[in-house]
Amino acid sequence: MNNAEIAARFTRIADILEIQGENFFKVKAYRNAAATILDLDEPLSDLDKRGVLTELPGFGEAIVGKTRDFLSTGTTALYERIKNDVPEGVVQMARIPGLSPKSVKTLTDALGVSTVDELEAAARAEKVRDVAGFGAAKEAKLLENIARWRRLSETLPLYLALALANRYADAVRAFPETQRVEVCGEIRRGCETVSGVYLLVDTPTPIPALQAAAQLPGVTGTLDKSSSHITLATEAGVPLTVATYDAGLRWSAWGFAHLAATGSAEFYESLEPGNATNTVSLATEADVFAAMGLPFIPPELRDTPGIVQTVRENGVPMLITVADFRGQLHEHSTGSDGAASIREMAEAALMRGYEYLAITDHSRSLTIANGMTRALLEAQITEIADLNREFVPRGLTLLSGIEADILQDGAIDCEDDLLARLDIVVASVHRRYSESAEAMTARIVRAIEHPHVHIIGHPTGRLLGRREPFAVDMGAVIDTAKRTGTILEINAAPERLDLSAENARAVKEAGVLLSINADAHSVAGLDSIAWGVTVARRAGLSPGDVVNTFDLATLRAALKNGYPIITASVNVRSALTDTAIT
DNA sequence: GCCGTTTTCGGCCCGACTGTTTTCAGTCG
Repeated sequence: MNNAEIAARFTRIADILEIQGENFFKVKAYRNAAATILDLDEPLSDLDKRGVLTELPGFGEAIVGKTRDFLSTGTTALYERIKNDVPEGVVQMARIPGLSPKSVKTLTDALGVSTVDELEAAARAEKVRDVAGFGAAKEAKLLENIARWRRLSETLPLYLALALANRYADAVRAFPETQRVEVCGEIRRGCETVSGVYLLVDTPTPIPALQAAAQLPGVTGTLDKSSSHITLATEAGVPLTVATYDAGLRWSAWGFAHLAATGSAEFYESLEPGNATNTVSLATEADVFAAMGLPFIPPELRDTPGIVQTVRENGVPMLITVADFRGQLHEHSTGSDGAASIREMAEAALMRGYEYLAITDHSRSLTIANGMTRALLEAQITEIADLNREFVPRGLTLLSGIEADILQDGAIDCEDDLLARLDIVVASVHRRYSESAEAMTARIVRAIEHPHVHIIGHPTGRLLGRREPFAVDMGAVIDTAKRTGTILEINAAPERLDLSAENARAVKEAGVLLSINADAHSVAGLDSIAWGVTVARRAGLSPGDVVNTFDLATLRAALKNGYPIITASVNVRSALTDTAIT
């Protein structure tokens, strides 16, 4: 068995044990093992030969033993014993929001259902309400949650889809005679959620390659096939398409194949690529664009309506890159729920070439996340001032900040006199997500209007694949941000990507500044910034639209200073765009 | 399950809030 197959087995074991009510930490141990394996870049069999299996984190006696069982025999006693105890449909039920493994066990035992479809039918037949611990209201909620789960499961968050695609791409690269494999489709375009993985393969033997693809681990069936492609159902829930490139047959060159496989279909058609078909040597996408008299259009822009016409008239907009960043403005430390000290975060920021880093730990009412009391925040302000005596000469300025909760009434969870002493105030919603659009809009608008709030963090609260954005009138949010000179965030944590590209584009078009932040809870978390940059590029953002590209003096000027500012932010922005920021 | 010891078992998942099931499971970062 290879790494991915063994990881899948450990995940399956965890799923079954969890529904059987096994100890939380035991379940977690199997999940951790699976995650560790998926992160490896060396086969477990090699690690075993080198005798270093026990050095992997979370690999104790039991998990090492089972790993060796899988390597030598393809299974292990525990798996054989429990594999038929819990049907796959029941495992899926436990992924429905609001349905814990315990509730799943109660419902399946009482109703005899073993798939989500059967559970849904039972709820519609008003049978769930008779189960002990449930009622009519909970039954209605269950139906809502099943519908929500269906919507959320149709796609994978980009970061998970990319990891999946890379695993499959590696497997296809190992096929005999494979010349080249590229991840295309929605992933290459940087879509925040992905409905299918698309691999383009250059091989002189397409038929055997497609047959081999159908045998890859995690593949559960064939949805569609032809002589040049196969679309497969996978355990991940989204289909995998493997398309073979066959020079001289369907496409005249790799450049075309790459372009068509990347899509979108609408974009590809709007290019009218037929006009360039007879041109020789279209080895790259850039060659194809050039043959049509166009500059290279980055994949992230290929879902933008009318982009071909826009590019013909105005050229390709200068899109922001990770290299443009001079700092980050929403990060955590051990001051609340981060894993790294402020000093460690500062060193990491220096290593990434940053000029500034804001520490924004949670505010007092978020006790779950170890939110800071007044005394602790005051101590942190002093600590940062002390650290700056060391770090400013080394080129990094630490900014004192807070991620303050936006309370239910829109008030900010920190005293004004403290907020006034901070360089950066991020305000975010962390509680009571299910309010009406009117209430949530009023709540956030009030927070934006707060004179000391600089940035609204993760403005819609979505968690990709898990929680939909809360109801809020984004137009009112943007209008208020414009009026008050408040910055809106693209939270780059890969499970958030909030604002979305669509919302971020609307923010830019309104002339409101954005900030992209990793919301890091560790040193490594800082690098999640790249996901946010992908979103920003899809939104067509340039460096001048994002305050993280400003030098420190310009940044300070862009933060609203006092209140009300009214339209000053717009003037600041145009001045910045015209001069220093490129 | 793993881990880290004051070496052989207890901590690890914190704890307030929410909704609605009337007594607690699910949720949040």
